[in-house]
Amino acid sequence: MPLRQADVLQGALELLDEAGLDELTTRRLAQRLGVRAGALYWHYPSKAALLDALADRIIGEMLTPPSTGRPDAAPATEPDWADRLRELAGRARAAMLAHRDGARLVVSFTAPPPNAVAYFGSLIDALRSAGADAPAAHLGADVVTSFVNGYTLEEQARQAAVISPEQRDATFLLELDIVIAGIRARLLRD
Amino acid sequence: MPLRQADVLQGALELLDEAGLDELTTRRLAQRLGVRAGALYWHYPSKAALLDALADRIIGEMLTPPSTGRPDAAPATEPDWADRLRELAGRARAAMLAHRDGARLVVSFTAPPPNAVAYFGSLIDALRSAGADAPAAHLGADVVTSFVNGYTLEEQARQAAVISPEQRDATFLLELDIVIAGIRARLLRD
DNA sequence: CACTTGACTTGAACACCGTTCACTTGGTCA
DNA sequence: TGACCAAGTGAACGGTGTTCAAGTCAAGTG
Repeated sequence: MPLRQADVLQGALELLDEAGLDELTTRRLAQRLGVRAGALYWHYPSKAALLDALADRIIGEMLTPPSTGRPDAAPATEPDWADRLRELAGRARAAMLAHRDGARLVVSFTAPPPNAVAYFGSLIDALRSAGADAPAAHLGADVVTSFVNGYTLEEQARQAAVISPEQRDATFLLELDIVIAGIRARLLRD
Repeated sequence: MPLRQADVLQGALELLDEAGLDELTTRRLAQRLGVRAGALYWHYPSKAALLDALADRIIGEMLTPPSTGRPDAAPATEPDWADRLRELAGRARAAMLAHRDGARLVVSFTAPPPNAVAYFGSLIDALRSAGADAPAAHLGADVVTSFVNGYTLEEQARQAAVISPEQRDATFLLELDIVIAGIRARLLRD
């Protein structure tokens, strides 16, 4: 049974998690897949293209909320826009932190891949539902994205920090609330 | 006259500006300096150390305001904290944009180098001068840093955008004001 | 003056990298 | 059976960061 593109991507993700971005080489990936390095080029035109696909796959994890098991009925109350932003930002950070060098990889894609566009669209929707017009929603989504990317990149790079995960989560939420407060003040109250 | 560490750093900066981070190889840098690649290792223990120094040098450009020519007397009015934040954030973005792949390089250092610490301290000072206590000032400085890094990284990566530099500056200032409004609301008005 | 010292550089090698490509393999279908 | 074609091989190519014994050369010392 020959290799498929999805297998290559899956192997790359596992190798990333185990060894990190710097050790993710074509030869090592090929070895893990039981194949020679040249064979990878049948499935992807270049390593850069593979890394783009890998980044998009991680970004995909920001899109679907973690399944709660039961199909869950309609929520009692529609979550307000700030909670939706918190949810989306939290998922973005979680997806990046869930994979070694995830942030570095995600911020390094060359052209915005489909899932990135979809994620950005969710941010826009949340802000439009709060009454923001199109330019304002775009601005707000951009601020949130920039903050989350910058924050998580730094957080993941300095994992040597001795503070607990709970405290790091709390700090993130605190700083995110600053950004959200700014959006409320400058984009939604005019 | 032999090479000095400062010459290596200077040559690396010039090569970075001309060719970009990916073309900044030890052999190319050595050639520009009239030397063989091995000689670089007398001045820096590794390429990573050289890149760290290069990043710190770019961060250093965020510290000193652009000289206005005359020694300039004391300003008529002390700029308020928000203006100091705008100034510092603007200088950070400008320093990164002033060099090819500047943002990518700056966010990639391994341990925070001296100038990064100094820059962060300036942000803290600005917020403390506005009445924030130490934890709040740290939070605020972190939000600004994360936002500026994330924003500039993205901006520099997609230079294919067809919008004018003036409009990009305006967008940055607009989004920065959102962050500052959030700091005012959540850190200084409690 | 000859001689040593030490900063600095060379030249060659090492292991590894991403990528290419002529060639082989093995299964599918007519 | 034979043709086709997706998939993979093996070997090479040029390039990378890095190491290190050996060399160079100016400054300092006796």
